[in-house]
This record gives sequence, structure tokens and C-alpha cells, in this order.
Amino acid sequence: MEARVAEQAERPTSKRRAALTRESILEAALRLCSPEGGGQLTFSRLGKELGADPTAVYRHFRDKDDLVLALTELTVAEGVELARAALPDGPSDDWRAWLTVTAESIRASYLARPVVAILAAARTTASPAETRSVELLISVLHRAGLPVIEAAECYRQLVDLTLAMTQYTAAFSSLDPATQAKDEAAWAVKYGMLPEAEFPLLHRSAPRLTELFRDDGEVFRMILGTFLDGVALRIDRARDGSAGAGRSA
Amino acid sequence: MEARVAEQAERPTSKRRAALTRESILEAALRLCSPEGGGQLTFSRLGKELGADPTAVYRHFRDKDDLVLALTELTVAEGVELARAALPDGPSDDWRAWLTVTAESIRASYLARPVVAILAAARTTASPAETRSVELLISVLHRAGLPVIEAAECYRQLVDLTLAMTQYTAAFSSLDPATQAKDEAAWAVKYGMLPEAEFPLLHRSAPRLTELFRDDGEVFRMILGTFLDGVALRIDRARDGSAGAGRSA
DNA sequence: TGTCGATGTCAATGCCGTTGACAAGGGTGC
DNA sequence: GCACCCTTGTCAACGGCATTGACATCGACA
Repeated sequence: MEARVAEQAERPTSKRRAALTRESILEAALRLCSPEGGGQLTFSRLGKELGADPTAVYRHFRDKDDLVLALTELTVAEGVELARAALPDGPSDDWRAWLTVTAESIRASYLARPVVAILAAARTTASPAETRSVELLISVLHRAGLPVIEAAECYRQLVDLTLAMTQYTAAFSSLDPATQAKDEAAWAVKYGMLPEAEFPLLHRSAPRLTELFRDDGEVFRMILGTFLDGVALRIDRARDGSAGAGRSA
Repeated sequence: MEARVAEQAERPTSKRRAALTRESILEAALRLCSPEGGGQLTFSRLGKELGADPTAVYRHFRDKDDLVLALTELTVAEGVELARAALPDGPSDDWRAWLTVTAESIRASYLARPVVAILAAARTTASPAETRSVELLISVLHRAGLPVIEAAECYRQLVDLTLAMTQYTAAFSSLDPATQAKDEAAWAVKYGMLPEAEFPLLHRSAPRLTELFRDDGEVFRMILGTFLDGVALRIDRARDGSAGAGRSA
């Protein structure tokens, strides 16, 4: 079935305009999900983008969730690819760089389609491309000195942390500008006009806090840095603990 | 205006059944937002819960966003209160316990109303009750040895991390059971049936990973732990750096 | 008593996801 | 070549959603 659809895509059948295919629909949907896409993914908008009836999409995807899941798979695939391109092929000893690049890649590919980030939210897809990447990541942590189980836990923490933060950022960036401004105003009022006598510390750090409000990326990088410091500590502990007994399995 | 509404609330006017007030609406809304509430907050459901016409709510809240913001303020207020009850009144030296309790309290009060967590998502409210709590938190970090600005950055990291993770969990828990099952099945297929030859590490850690899939709370606690280890490192560094110059301001 | 503002009701609007009935068209078997 | 069917696209409709405007009600106050 998949093959037949692809065949149709290659030969435009020379009849109607560009027959709808899974791929062409996903492309159009990704266009709508981009930051410039307008902030909403609906069937009517999708139909307009494709020059076809909105309900035609239902011939290729069971429902919206099905479509969103496919978009999510494309997105994580791109994230994995992004990370692979920036990392050596085999496992490396620089676990910190490895984890940083992985996290930033996931984040970048999601933020290129904020709408997907929001809709995918808590969904998990089982994309095969991702699996090898996970195995590699765990192996890097394991070679760094962490027992296997702990390395796996660490991977899970990193991924959840990254996905949650990314979704958090995407949700805010996809608010209409008026609402965003309202929120920013709330921050400014809250932290900019505090009486120094009652809130000396907040008063002094207000400039930095408002600065951080505008820069989600900076906050994420800081969190990631602190988190990785914690991982470093764990690695040290694991090495010290297993020092007398040699390399643990 | 606020006073008049409250007055009406106290004297039920003895005419119609329980006049609608801001408070009664918020109460009903919170009931709908609880985990048992049905997973959706809509005007029609709210109207039914109140025994009134759905659109009557518009006399008390400009629109849904206004309502959600009010619910959010209640929620963070409860979170702050929860934390305050579990912590000493004045600043303490146990910064780690302080941060842990704060994070867990925020998380707990949001997860008691997952719908609010989802809808509030990236919104920021300027609730005055929260401000004192923030000042205290920064002071705890400062007393632990962090410069003021760094302490503020640390507060920001903790809050964003906690809110993002909480929202992430709430989003998943508010999926309809069928979808949740589908996701869990995806995980099981992905990590349970991996060929040991190709994915030795994933194969060994699969049981732990599936266990973690079911327990968001555990993942959050682990992330928080690792993060706080990173904070500890920063505190140590700050202390070492300022050791020769005495207590920094 | 009459007026006004605040509150509740009702009907209607427009967008959303989704469904079912129907039409067109090409591939397959005769 | 013909009939058939399966896939694909179209159209109209449904129920749910947030929101709005016109109307009714009722208490307060002059």
C-alpha cells in the first residue's frame, strides 16, 4: 500500500493537480506548524494549503492524532539526525558534549515546529531511528563510569527534562502576541516595582530575571548545565565506589 | 465591586438558588479541573455544575483565559501555602530541603488540578503571595553561599524546571485512557522486544525504563535530585572562590 | 414609583474535528 | 471492451466549543 502511494506521487498521473499523498500532506502540515505557519494546525487550513477538500486528509490519516504522531516522528527523526551530524560516529568519551548536543538537537528540531511540540506534548512514539541513538547515549554514559541501569535512568532524565522544557517554551511562543505581552507586563510589574526594603534580593536581581524572561534558550542552557554538573557528580561517585573492585560490568 | 459581590455571597438573597459569585464559580471550576473532574473545563460543563446557564459565567469573567488565570493564581497560592506549612518561618540553612519542598509543593498543587496545569501552561501570573516566597528562596540560596544574581538564576531554573515537568506530567495524565494505553504499548514494543545483540545496554535496562514510564513522580524526583547536586557544586565553587575575600555581599 | 445597572437566559455565530453518503477514476478479471 | 470494485476526493451535516448580542429580571436607589 505504501509502495503504491509512493508510485502515484512520483508520476503525477498527469490528470488532476498533484495527487494527495502521505508525504505531501505531511509537508504541508509541517509548513503550517512552523513558527511562520500561523500557530494552528487545523484541517481547514491544511486543506487550503493543499488546494483540496479538508476532509480528504482523512483518506490518509485516521484522525488528527494519527497525523500529529506522524509529524512527531518526523521531528524526532530530524532531531536524531541533527545530533548524529554533530557527533562522532562511534561512542566518544566526552559524555558532556554528547548529552548537550543531543538535548539541543531535540530542542531545536521541535522549536522549528512549535505546534508539533505542543500537540505531541506527552505522546511517545516508537521510532526505530531513535532507538540506536538511545543505545549510543547510554553507552557513552556507561563508558564514562555509570552502571548500566543508572546510565539508562540518566538518559531518561535528560530526555524528559528536554522535552518538558521544549514544550514549555513552545507553548509560550505560540501564544498570541497580545497575551504574551500581558504576561510580560505581569512580570515587569511583579519584579520591577518591588520595594527594596521588603524585597532586597529580588530588587537587586530584577534586571537579570526580566532578562531571563525574554530568553527561554538561556534558561534552558542554564538548567542543562546545572543538571549535567549533577550527572558529573554521579559519575565521580560511581567511579570512586567501583575503584577498589575494578571496572564493574 | 468586589465587596458587593462578597456581600451577596454571604446573604444568599433568599430568592433564587445560590447566586453566582466569583468564588462559587472558581470552586465549581476547580472541581471540574480535579483528576476526577472529567478532564475538561468547558463553559457548558461549568454551567451544568453550577446549575446555571453556561454563559452566565461571562458576567464574572471576561473570557476563558481570565477564568484560567484566576484558577492558576489559586493554585500557586495553595502551592506556596503548602510549602510554607512544611518549612520553618525564617530562612534556614538547609537549602536543599528548602528547594525540594518548594518544587514538590508546586508540583503537588498543580497535579491536584491537571487541567489547570495544562491550560496555565506557559502563563505567568503576578500573585503577591508568591513574591515573598521567592524572596525567601533566593535568600536561602544566598545564605548558602551563592551570589545574589546566581541565586536568582537558580530560583528561576528550579521554577521553570518544576513547572515544565509538572505540565508535562499533567498533559499525559489527562489523555484519555485509550491513548495512554497506546503510548504505553509503543514503549513496550520499543524497549521490550529489542534484540540483545544490537542493543545490549537498552536490553538490560528495559525493565527499569518501562518501570519509569509508569512513574512520572519518580522521574521528577530523580531529575530534581540530579539538578540539586549541580546546585551543590555551584555553591561549593562560589564558597571556594570567595574564601579569600571573606563573605561576599 | 420609576429608572438604572447588574445579573441571568436564550438564540445565534463561527470554528473545530469527525462522519456518512455520494461521485469519479483507474486497475483487475472476464 | 466491459463490469466491477477499491481507492481517492467532494459535499453536507453533526455535535462541541468559545463567544456575542438581544432580551428578561430584579434589587437598589432617587
